[in-house]
Amino acid sequence: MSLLSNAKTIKIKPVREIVYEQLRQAIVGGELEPGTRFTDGEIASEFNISRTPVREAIQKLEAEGLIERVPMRGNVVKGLLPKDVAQIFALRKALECLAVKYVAMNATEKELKNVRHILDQAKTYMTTLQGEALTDAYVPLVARYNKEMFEASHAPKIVDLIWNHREMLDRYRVVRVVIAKRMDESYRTREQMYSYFVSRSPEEASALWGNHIDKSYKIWLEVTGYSDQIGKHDYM
Amino acid sequence: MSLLSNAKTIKIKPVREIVYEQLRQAIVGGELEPGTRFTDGEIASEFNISRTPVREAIQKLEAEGLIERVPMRGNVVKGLLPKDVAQIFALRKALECLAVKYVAMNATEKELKNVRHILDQAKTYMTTLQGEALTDAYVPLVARYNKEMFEASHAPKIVDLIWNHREMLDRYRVVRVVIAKRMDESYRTREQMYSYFVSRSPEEASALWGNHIDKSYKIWLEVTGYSDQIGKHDYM
DNA sequence: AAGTGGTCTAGACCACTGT
DNA sequence: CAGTGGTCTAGACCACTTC
Repeated sequence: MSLLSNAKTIKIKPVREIVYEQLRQAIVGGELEPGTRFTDGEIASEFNISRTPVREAIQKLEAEGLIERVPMRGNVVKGLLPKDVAQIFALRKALECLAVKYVAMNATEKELKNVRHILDQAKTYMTTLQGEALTDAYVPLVARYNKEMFEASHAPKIVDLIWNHREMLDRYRVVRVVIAKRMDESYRTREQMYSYFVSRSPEEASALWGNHIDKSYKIWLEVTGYSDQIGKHDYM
Repeated sequence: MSLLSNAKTIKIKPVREIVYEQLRQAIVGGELEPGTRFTDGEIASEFNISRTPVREAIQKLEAEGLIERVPMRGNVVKGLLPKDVAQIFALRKALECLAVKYVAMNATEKELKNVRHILDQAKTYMTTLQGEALTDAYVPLVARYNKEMFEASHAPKIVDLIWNHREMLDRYRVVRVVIAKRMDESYRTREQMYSYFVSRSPEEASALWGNHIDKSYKIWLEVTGYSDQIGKHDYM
């Protein structure tokens, strides 16, 4: 009840959306570990709601591949094998390289200015802050940069796919580690990307971004120590 | 009622699935033209079922981007602008080029044999049939080839995305036209692809397939006459 | 045979529309 | 302030599992 009335004061947010977001957060945040089983009924009584909106939320999660509906056994949180992560990285590379080509060709002057502004702010941080404080300030800025950049592609379907697959990797919370390790390079890469956008050079932008993702993947391999569990043909 | 009992004799196919498939077919088949509006209730009484399964079907269609739920106006069949089609072609190129790299590296001997077998059959048709009869025999064979090929990538998530986006283009029923126009080239391309698979040459396979999709796109442009409505930056 | 999980129905309720 | 559309509830029912 408290949850329901809460939702209504915050304003018309369908219950299924709340359930969906909560469950999703629990899964990608690592609270619900892979293999965990639950039924529609359990969730329903946990939230004190009926099963219909829960079903709808769960169907959405299933469509996204976060859970699996096993006949007569309930819903199972799907895990990502190292091999899956490698393939998702490869997919991200394909999608994001395409998207940045669109950015180089389609971004408006206004959008480019936005990106420029974020870079300027990053530069300020780089010269005035250090250590943890710098990381804390820089990480969200990178998130903003990425968001603005991809949206400037004017290819919404592709951008949706990109966010979807980026979020799948959130489970491994490796983003922060990767950025912290290479903050300087991260900044220089994005400056260079910006200059390719300004000069309307799609191929160069794509190549640079592909390189960037290759490096992120390598760092992920190092950090997680999965190198030996992954075939050399899982990332392309 | 007749529909329900029918479904039950055919064996446990959830009603929402039936509704989903029927609606989807109606949309991609062109029966329901873009802009058509309908409500959950209408569909429910048309099928003589309650609204819950209809809602579930419609949510799935919405997630796929085939319809749009407009507040207080019902569900609207979304149309694809020429620009959207161009971007879907570009997306297909990115996804499929990645997938064929995986095929070249991951396909098992057995899978390669399957593909070989399909090619042999195609060759037979090419030498024994002509005109419409040849097209009728060849088109489904190409579909089988593609299916077997992509599945041999052992990258199920990527393959799902590919089918999803290929189906979006079914609305324009251009596949048959494209194939008929270039049956010979289509066959030779697939033979060449096969040889790259056998020699485990991912980059070559990817490049050839990319070229293949470029050509399909060009033919689509010609056939539909949309060339002038599409910016040169919508396909990359 | 009892129990659990999955699906569908019927209907209530509320928010927003248009007069 | 009636009407329509969208969402949720409660509960029935059936299929499959397990004992």
